[in-house]
Amino acid sequence: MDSRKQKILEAVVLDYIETAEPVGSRTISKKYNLGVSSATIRNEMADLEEMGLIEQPHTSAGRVPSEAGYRYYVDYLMAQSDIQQEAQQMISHALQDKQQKVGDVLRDSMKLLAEVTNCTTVMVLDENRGAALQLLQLLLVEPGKALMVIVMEGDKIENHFLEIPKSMTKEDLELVSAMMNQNLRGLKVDDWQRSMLETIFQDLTRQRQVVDRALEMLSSILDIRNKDKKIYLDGGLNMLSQPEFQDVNKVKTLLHSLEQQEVLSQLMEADNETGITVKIGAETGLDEVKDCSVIVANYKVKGKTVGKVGLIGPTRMDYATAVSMLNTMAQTLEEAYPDKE
Amino acid sequence: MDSRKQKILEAVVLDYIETAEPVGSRTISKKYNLGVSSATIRNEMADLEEMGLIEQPHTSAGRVPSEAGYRYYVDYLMAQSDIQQEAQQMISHALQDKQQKVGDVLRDSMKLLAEVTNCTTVMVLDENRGAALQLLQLLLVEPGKALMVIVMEGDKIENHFLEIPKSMTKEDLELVSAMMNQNLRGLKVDDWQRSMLETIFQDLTRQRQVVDRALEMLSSILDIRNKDKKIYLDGGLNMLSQPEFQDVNKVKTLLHSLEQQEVLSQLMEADNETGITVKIGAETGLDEVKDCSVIVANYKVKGKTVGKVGLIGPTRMDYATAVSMLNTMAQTLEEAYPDKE
DNA sequence: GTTAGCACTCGACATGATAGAGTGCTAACA
DNA sequence: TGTTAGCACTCTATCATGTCGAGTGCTAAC
Repeated sequence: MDSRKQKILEAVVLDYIETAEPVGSRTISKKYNLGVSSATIRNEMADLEEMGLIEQPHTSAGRVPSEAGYRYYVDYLMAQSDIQQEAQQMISHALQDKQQKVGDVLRDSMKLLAEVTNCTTVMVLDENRGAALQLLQLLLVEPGKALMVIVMEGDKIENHFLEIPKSMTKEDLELVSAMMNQNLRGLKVDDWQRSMLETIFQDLTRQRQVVDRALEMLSSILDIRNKDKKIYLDGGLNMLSQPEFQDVNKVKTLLHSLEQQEVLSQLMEADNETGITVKIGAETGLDEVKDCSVIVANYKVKGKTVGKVGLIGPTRMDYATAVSMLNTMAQTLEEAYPDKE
Repeated sequence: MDSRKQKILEAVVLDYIETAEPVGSRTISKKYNLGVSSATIRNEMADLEEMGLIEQPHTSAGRVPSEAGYRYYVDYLMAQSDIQQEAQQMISHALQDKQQKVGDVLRDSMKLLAEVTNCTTVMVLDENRGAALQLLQLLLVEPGKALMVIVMEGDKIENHFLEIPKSMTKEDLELVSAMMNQNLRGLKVDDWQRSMLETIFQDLTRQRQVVDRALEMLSSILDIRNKDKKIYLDGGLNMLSQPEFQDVNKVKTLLHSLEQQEVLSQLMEADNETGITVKIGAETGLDEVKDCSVIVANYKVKGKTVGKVGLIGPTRMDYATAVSMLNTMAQTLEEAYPDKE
């Protein structure tokens, strides 16, 4: 793969990203001054096609990058543009207003990202299974009914109602709460184990029933945690502006897919080690979104991945800008919120 | 307006709802046996057109109901079909599984409704401003940080973090909580008044600061409540199957509008007295959804409206079925959950 | 190795012809 | 007087046809 072929491939990709029209040899020779005539470019393009990097929608149309072509572009040609700076500025400006809630900032960032890239943004917050318990408290709401309040590190709150024996008093609950707090505070959810929990509380005979209920509740929280990642989506409609989504049926299928958590989860699967993962078309492994690409950035805190930010767009998306933006966004967030989820 | 004209108008509406194609005189005379020839029907249709109840997309096309036509149909002709029974069965069957959370049932019902009618369903839960406070508790999370847990009648829970002086102990918070509970429990949010609150707590000097924060928080809750209705949406993509929404731009505008709370709020505005409100096309007062109609049902508990369930579809929607379904749904919900929100 | 030139292919678009659905009007009928 | 059959007319949808232009591949010359 000589340097001229690379330049031509890059030209095809860039022009197609810009115009969404198949790009011909003449266009390239005129617009991107490679110093050779269109005929030469034609020859090279024939080679590129043979290599599977570009393809023709039909004879006598221009060329369009194949998925392999995008792949090559992303891996070897794409310049981490100076958009980076601009993005940096924009994002940190947007995040300036720090007095808002953490959740709101994340949402706003996603919205911003979606607007700028004209793609759909996804955020997956892995439940902090590694987070420690900060506070566990049982409150008497009315006779026979208690509320269990759980506060996790990172200010995550969960509430669950509990049925309890009517005879239980506020003081009983207080006792159980104190006991649980004493034993569980600072422990990570991952480290909870039913058997362990049970031994801890075996001498609380009078409050036996409450303890049982509470433990049941806690176990089910453990179960839910594993499945129930929090997924936020923004800009779901953005892609409708793209010329490749002018067909309503296509749109319907796509949007429908994006409403399904499993689909999003799979899309957002990414190697936790690398910073940014780009999946092009079929690489997503999902037929429903075969005309789309996904860019996923891990969002780390203290070196540990706690969530992911993703960008979903047409295969013909502006990878350079998207990657830049996403990178910047993840970094900025990490710097701004080193100790929050 | 003689009975034959009515029958013809009804035929036009029904046929157009079914086929989405302009309906001609011949079709009517063949399909709906009114005992007269197509020529007669033509004459009648000319009259109906003059009256503004039907219109022609262009010369030599069939007729299509105008908005006024739909209105007339809904007001005078529409039969509350026997779908009612079927719906009843279906809905109560779906709601059988009562052990789920209240919120889930509502969601499921909406999903069902959306599927069956192929429309978008909306649910607005007016915040229970009339609900009474059940429990208010301050919990010490860590030094300098407290969590305020509020439980309202109807099992609504709210959590808010509060910054407090580091010197505050668990016992201080317990004292404030007890005080607040004692004074506020059973009171309706509407009845809280800052001035009143302040006099109650004026002798808690040591905890002054916490009380202040808490009161601030409570006030802001009051403010939020007024604006922040909870709105749920389901089947947002359903309308894409309708032939009138084959144009992507139209779809984009529409879906975008439906993402905006204000739009939904306005759409769902309805006379609280009457059970069901039907707004056809321009009657919604919103240009963004001018090709849509909205049917809103009030959802009452103990005779008081606590929420609304709505159905958004194309003007050419099946009003009879929709109204039946919605009616049944609201009734079933009321019966099933007389004392929950 | 590069380029100019040329024949060829194919889609986009405009044009025109045709069929069919539906109307309005008129005259005849009960 | 209301109803109906018949007919001319209108308009759209559809298909075949022709033309244009963009783009290609190939060949021969540089």
